[in-house]
Amino acid sequence: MLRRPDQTGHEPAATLPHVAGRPTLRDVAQAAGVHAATASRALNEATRDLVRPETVARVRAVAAELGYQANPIARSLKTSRSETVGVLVPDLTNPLFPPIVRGIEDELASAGYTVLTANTDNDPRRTAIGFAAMQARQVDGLIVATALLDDPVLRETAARGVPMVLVNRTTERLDVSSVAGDDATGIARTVEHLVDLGHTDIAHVAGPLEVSTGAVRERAFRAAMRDRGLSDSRVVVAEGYSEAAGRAALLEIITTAPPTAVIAGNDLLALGCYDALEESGLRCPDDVSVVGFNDMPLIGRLRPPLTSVRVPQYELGVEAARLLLDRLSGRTLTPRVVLLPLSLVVRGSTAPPPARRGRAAAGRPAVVSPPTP
Amino acid sequence: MLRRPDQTGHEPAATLPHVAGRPTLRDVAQAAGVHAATASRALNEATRDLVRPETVARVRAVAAELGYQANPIARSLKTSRSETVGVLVPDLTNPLFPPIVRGIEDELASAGYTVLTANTDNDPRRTAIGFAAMQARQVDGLIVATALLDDPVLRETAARGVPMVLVNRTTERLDVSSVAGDDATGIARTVEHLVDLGHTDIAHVAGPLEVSTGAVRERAFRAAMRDRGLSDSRVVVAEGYSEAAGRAALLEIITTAPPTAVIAGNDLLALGCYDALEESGLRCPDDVSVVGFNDMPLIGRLRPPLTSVRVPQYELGVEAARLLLDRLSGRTLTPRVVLLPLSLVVRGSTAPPPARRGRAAAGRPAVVSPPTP
DNA sequence: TTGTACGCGTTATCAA
DNA sequence: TTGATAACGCGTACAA
Repeated sequence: MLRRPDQTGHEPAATLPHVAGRPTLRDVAQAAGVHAATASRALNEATRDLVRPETVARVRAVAAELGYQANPIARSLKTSRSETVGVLVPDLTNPLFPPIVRGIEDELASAGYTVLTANTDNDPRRTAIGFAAMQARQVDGLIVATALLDDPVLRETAARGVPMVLVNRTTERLDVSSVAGDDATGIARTVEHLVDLGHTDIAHVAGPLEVSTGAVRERAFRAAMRDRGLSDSRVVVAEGYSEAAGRAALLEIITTAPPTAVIAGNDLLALGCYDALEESGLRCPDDVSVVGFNDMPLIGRLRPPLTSVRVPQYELGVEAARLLLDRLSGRTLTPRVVLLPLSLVVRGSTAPPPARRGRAAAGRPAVVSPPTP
Repeated sequence: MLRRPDQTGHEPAATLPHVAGRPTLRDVAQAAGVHAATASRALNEATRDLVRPETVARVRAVAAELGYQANPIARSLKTSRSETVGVLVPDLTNPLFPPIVRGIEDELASAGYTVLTANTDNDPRRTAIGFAAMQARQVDGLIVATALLDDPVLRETAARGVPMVLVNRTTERLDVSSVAGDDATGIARTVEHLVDLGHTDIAHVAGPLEVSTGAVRERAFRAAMRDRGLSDSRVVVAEGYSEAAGRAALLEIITTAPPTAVIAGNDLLALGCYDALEESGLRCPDDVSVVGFNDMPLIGRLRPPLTSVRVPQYELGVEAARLLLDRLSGRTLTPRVVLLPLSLVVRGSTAPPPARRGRAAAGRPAVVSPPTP
């Protein structure tokens, strides 16, 4: 706990509070010639109108002079609220999450809440530990980016009545608020883009189907392909959202025959696809087009620059925080599901398929402006 | 605060604790037929040997059955320790910091501490707010990644006796522990690498000189150049650690005449250099070699892959956390300065200078294995 | 409008 | 070895 060994600046008030530590409510009250209870009321926004204006002014002046800051711990003990929110992410080191967390922190900070984070590494044991740690810390609510489609820990926590918002990933059969990207539309637009370029033989390297992003995107891919009368059978599910998994998955697809385009479940998988293509002596986009998902930082500087579905990560975080704040303030009680619009950012990794390139695009990657949202 | 509306699982103990909420120490004590003080002693590692072994066992059994978890808020109020550490970073969204934060969190978590983070955006006002927020939250200590060389806020906080460790950036004239990379050696090795390739006209796009990383690397650059009898005059200081600033700085250098190699203060500045070169019709590494600093994720997949100085970010965080833990436990009282070794990762952005390339490397980027640490 | 009294859940001090 | 009691700093019925 931070201590102040001595008062700095300002001539100390007539009565020196305590001996050395930071001033307490009683110190303020005493210096203002008023009872602690009155000082408390004067300092608290919600109760300040119970106090005569001049008293309020005096108390506040004294508090400012003494540099008084309410002890949040004592307050929490009294109010049973910690003004603290827990955030669970798989891995802060994954570029997808920092912007989300930042959005959450910025939004919650403006409401006076502080954020505790825990990394779960997609490990059930670590996840359980993380939830328990948050509970032990008495967080007022939870923002969860680690949800599985079928998630017992989540269900149990929700059943306990813990205010909770899911972000990025959602879950099934659970009446809880969530904020995610409109993945289905994002995938549909991607398929559309590739078809417009002339592709018909399109494969999908899907993310793990235990998480909503993997499952939703896979389903959307199949639907979009069928809608256009194309085969939706070239799908391989990757072991996880990693470059290695993406590489392995695409290699498996290539074994049969290389498609002319691949839609990856996310950008890391797409990077793995780059590796697989290089190993197979195939070039992107000349032989095979590749599309990612999330539009991670730097992804536009790769070789070739990756076409990807842009997810507004920061806004995802902000919106999740808002939903939680609404819930914590008691304004909203019924869960809401928010889908944020995505946009396709077309870069150099997508081009017409080889068969067409002779007449259509003459070897130059097609540059298409992103569809308006 | 998390509540349990009802007891799940387990047949409840004979006496139902409270009405519904989570069990308190008194509940455990009562159920174990013992006084609350005794229960407290039995449950606390440090004091359990003051209690008869059988009593300890009984209390612990009851606690486990009831699912008792000590209320950290009440404990903090009593002990004046929050088991919480504040981490101040410029911007979590900058790829440099997530690994550091993760390292800190992992190390502190294993000691039972929780981390609060705040982003300062290198803005003095936000920084002051961040420090104040941490103080208000009663953190037991601080890990600071936002230090300026001359940092009043830092000095004031240190003077107040707050346990504190600096990470990545250090400060001047302040007796405080810090963990950083051995930047001077890193830069020296970079210069050596370029000179080995045949470069003599080497420029430096320095980071802001108000922060230690900028100043140290700039000084190291000048020293290394002079040591080799080369001119150390081609230095431009960038406005900040951003791509835009790097671009502007290199453009300024190019105005005179393009150097054959540029050492950037960090990877983002190096990316800006890529932009400046492209705009100027110069190719990397054919016309100008570029070296970055930090070895950010994905940087090896750029075009061309960026040669960079690898900084062990995660370890930086771990080490900083260790230093703070040592301080908090009272083991170490005298500040320590830790420098972690760096390594140069040579990739495709560095090659012999144009004049030499005719005879030496025939246009192919030179690939040099990294020096052994 | 302000003061009194109490309790939030825990640990520390003292006494038994 | 254990129990009684107080106190950490604050908020809030209730009384005045």
